[in-house]
Order: sequence, then structure tokens, then C-alpha cells
Amino acid sequence: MAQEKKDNKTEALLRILEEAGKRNTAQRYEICKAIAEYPGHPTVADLYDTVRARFPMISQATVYNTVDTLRELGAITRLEIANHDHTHYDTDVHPHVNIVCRYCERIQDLHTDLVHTLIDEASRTSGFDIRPEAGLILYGICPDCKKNSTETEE
Amino acid sequence: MAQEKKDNKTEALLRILEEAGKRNTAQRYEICKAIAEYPGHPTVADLYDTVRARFPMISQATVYNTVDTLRELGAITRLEIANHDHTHYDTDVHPHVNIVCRYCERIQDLHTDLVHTLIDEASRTSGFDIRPEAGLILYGICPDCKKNSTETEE
DNA sequence: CTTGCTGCAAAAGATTTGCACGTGC
DNA sequence: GCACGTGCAAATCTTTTGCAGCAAG
Repeated sequence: MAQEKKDNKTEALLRILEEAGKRNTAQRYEICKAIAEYPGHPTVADLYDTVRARFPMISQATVYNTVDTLRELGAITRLEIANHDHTHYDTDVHPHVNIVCRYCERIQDLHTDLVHTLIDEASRTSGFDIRPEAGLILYGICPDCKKNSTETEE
Repeated sequence: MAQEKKDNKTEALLRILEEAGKRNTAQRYEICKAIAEYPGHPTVADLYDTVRARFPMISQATVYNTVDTLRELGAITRLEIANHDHTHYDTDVHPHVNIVCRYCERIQDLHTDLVHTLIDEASRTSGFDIRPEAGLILYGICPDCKKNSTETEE
């Protein structure tokens, strides 16, 4: 079932490209697959490495191009995380909160109705048309890193 | 009163540096003043330009250094905004939402109790120790840009 | 065929760094 | 006087771009 879900995700991305009139290339197939199957929130470098395993001659520029195309089509979103060198991408395009550990840089998703409440309030009070691609990021220390730092000292 | 507020803000930043045992230099004074007086959310380039008006020989590296020092001390926070080339800084270190216009790149602050509610819920459900330096960013279209796009077409 | 896509390599551009000099304390 | 801060310029590093050749439709 997990595998089935991944396949659906890959195909969903490919369908979005197809419906936008984009050509179906082997590179794009591999990139979509890599995005769909990547656990978590890959960077372009992550995807480049993954795809290169099967497609050694692929260029970074192609990965950047495809990822950017998918982003324009709303299939994925950019996660801009302070102090991370690379830009992460998120396949979950529903507005949600990303919680980032300051130490291990782990990213955890949090879905909560509060996000919608927040968007509603922001729309009402600011007059902005809020787009769904919310960049809601909270920074903190994850349970593991908290434990480790407690064990060692301070 | 507005001027008085700015002065206080400048001095607050200087005091933070002083209390951290940092040396009091003319460059840092000008940078703190530029940050305190800047309307909105300056980038390093903004601050560099502002300071250079009074201090022509200052180097960009010094601005980067000082801004980074202030950030480490918690006096300002970084705003990572998708698709903006420069990193913006925010002198408001209370957790709040930044609403960013996709067109004119205007940034508007929104203070609401929902942020605290959200942080509480995130702490409880994720087990993370959430830090106050929340990067809560919502993207949208500001009233002005909305009006302009309506007037012109579509 | 025609146009978009890819690969390559170089460019761009923000931020960081190394080092020597100057300056606060 | 000592160590930190500054200035300068070069380095770094991610992302973007120009262009020629290739391939999808």
C-alpha cells in the first residue's frame, strides 16, 4: 500500500506536467519519481543525487528546471528555512506548519485547523488575498536532540 | 514621540551588544541606528546603503557580521522569504505572522493570539521545544496589487 | 518538422572567509 | 598591550542562464 501510494504520487506529478502541456521525458519521469518517493523534504541536491543513480548523465540544471516547473504548477512548494543552505521542497501542498529542529535540521509536518483559522484572520485583518502556499515554519528542538543535549550536559 | 521611540530602539540594540561584552564601535552604532530607524524589514543591502551614506568606508562584511551578531543575541530575526533574493531582517522578535505580497514584495506584520495557540499546539503534538523565533510567513496579494490587477485586466 | 527540453559550462550574485591593520578597553 | 573588530578582496556555493544539439509530439 505504501508502494501504491508512492506510485500514485509519481503519476499525479506526471499528470500535472502532462496537463500543462509539458513534454514527457525520461528525465522528468525520474525526477518526479524521486520527489514522490523521497521521505521528507528533499532539496535539489537530494533529488539530483537520487536521479543520478539511475540517470548518470542528467544535469543539475534539468533538476532545477523540472522542480521549478512543478512549483509553478502548484504541485510542490518551496520551504525557505533560515540557515539551511539548500532550499527544501514539500510535496504536501495543503497549508500546514513545518516544524524544524535547529540542531539536526529535521522537518516535521503538523496539520491543524488552526492554520485555516490563521489564514482567515490574516485575510480579514490585512486585506490580502492569502494564497494557499503558506510558509508556516516553527523552529525548535526535536525530542531526540533535546534528550541528547540533556544527557551530555547543561 | 516617533523619534523618541526610534532612539530607544537604537539604544536597546546597542545595550544588547554591550551586555554581551561586544565592543562599542562607530560602525556598530550606525548599523544599529540604521536597523532601528528602517521602516519595515531591511535586508543587509538596505542597511549597507543606509550606513554608507554616513560612513562611506564601511565594508559589507562588517554589516553582515554585526547583523549576524545581533541575530545570535536574539535582538533581530531573519525572515526567509521564498523567491526574494536578499534575506530580510525583522526587529520585532515577538512571534508574529509576516504577510508577504507576491507582487510588490511588501511585508506586513500581523500580531494575533492565534500564533501562541499554534505554538502551544505544535509543542504538545510534536514534542519539540518550540523557540520564539517563529518564521510564520503567509503569501498573498496585497490590496493595492489586487486593485491594480483588477483594473488592468482579467 | 518544430519547438521545447537537456546538458554543459560559465555566469551571477549573495554571503563568508582569511589576513593584516587599526582601535576599544 | 591584547584581542577583538574592521576592511578588502578573494573564495565559496547555490542557483540561473546561454546556447547548441536532441527528441517528443
